Amino acid sequence: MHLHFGHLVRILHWCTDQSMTATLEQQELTASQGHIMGYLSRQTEAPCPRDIEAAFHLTHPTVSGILSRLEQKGFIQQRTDPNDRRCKRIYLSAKGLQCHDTMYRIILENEERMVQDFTPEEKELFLSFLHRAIANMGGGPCQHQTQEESQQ
Amino acid sequence: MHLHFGHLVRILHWCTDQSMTATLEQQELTASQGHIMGYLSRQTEAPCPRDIEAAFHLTHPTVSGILSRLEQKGFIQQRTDPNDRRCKRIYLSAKGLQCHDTMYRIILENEERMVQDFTPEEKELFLSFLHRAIANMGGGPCQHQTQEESQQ
DNA sequence: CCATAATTAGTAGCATGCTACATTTCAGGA
DNA sequence: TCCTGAAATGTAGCATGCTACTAATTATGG
Repeated sequence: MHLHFGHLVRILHWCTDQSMTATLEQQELTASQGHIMGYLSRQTEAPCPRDIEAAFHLTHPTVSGILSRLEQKGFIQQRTDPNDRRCKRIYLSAKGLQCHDTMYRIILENEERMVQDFTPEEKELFLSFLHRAIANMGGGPCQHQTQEESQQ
Repeated sequence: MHLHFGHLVRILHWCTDQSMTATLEQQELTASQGHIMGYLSRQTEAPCPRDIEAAFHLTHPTVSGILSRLEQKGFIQQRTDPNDRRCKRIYLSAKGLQCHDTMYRIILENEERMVQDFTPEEKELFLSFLHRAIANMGGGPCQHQTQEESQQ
């Protein structure tokens, strides 16, 4: 018998993504865009791209691309922070604010769907396995996974 | 506390990919290319792209792109099957055959690294969790995951 | 035997993700 | 003050993955 954890993780990643994409089709959003919209909805102050990089462990060109597509579709606006002209602040447009209610529910439903038949103990165990596996593989893209994790 | 299985799965997928990429850097191969080279090395008869799609649950444009890049780099040759001119048979070149020994070891080492500190029981449990989660999310890209799974 | 359907692969176009390099802006020390 | 370095973002180029749509070939039913 072969080991095929990597293969299964890839498949699982693929179907969570597809599930999100299908759910968000009516909102004209992709899975990545939806997750970022969900994040933006939860923030009290307008974040800058750097905050999103940290929260999702993505590089800045990736975030930049997603944000510009979100802006093109009229979900957000990006304005330079007058206090620090290096940063851009991301504001939700009226259209973006409409997602506020539905997005959290959609993301949560998808999360729960994956472990819908797990007992609370199994969920805990699964979480710990995932954390251990990530640690074994080197701990993820960025080093600063301290406080951002809890906001996820 | 939030659920964040999807997030963790994405991170885990990312680091397995990065780990493979780093290991394969000397071979001039990416993670996807390496996995497909490993698959090709294990076959006794020259497969066609369709076989790779089934084995890895990828769509044919994706496989097509990876194969053409492998051909460009001289790892494989693609030749039309004279018996069925719709199919292309994929043959390993001399350069591709050199991977035969190392590729299997590299893939296996990466697989084992992820669960290096897991007990056999934990490995079994982790596998079953992954399978159940995939089933909950709809069972992966393709429907025909019967015999191809075991070849993985 | 021929028309239609199924199979296999090609191509276009897009989104996501990366690395590498460039640019702008701010912060701190000589 | 000015210069250097750090920080935030921009841009180019690539690989991977998808969904369409298209083309070629084979299989099948009438």
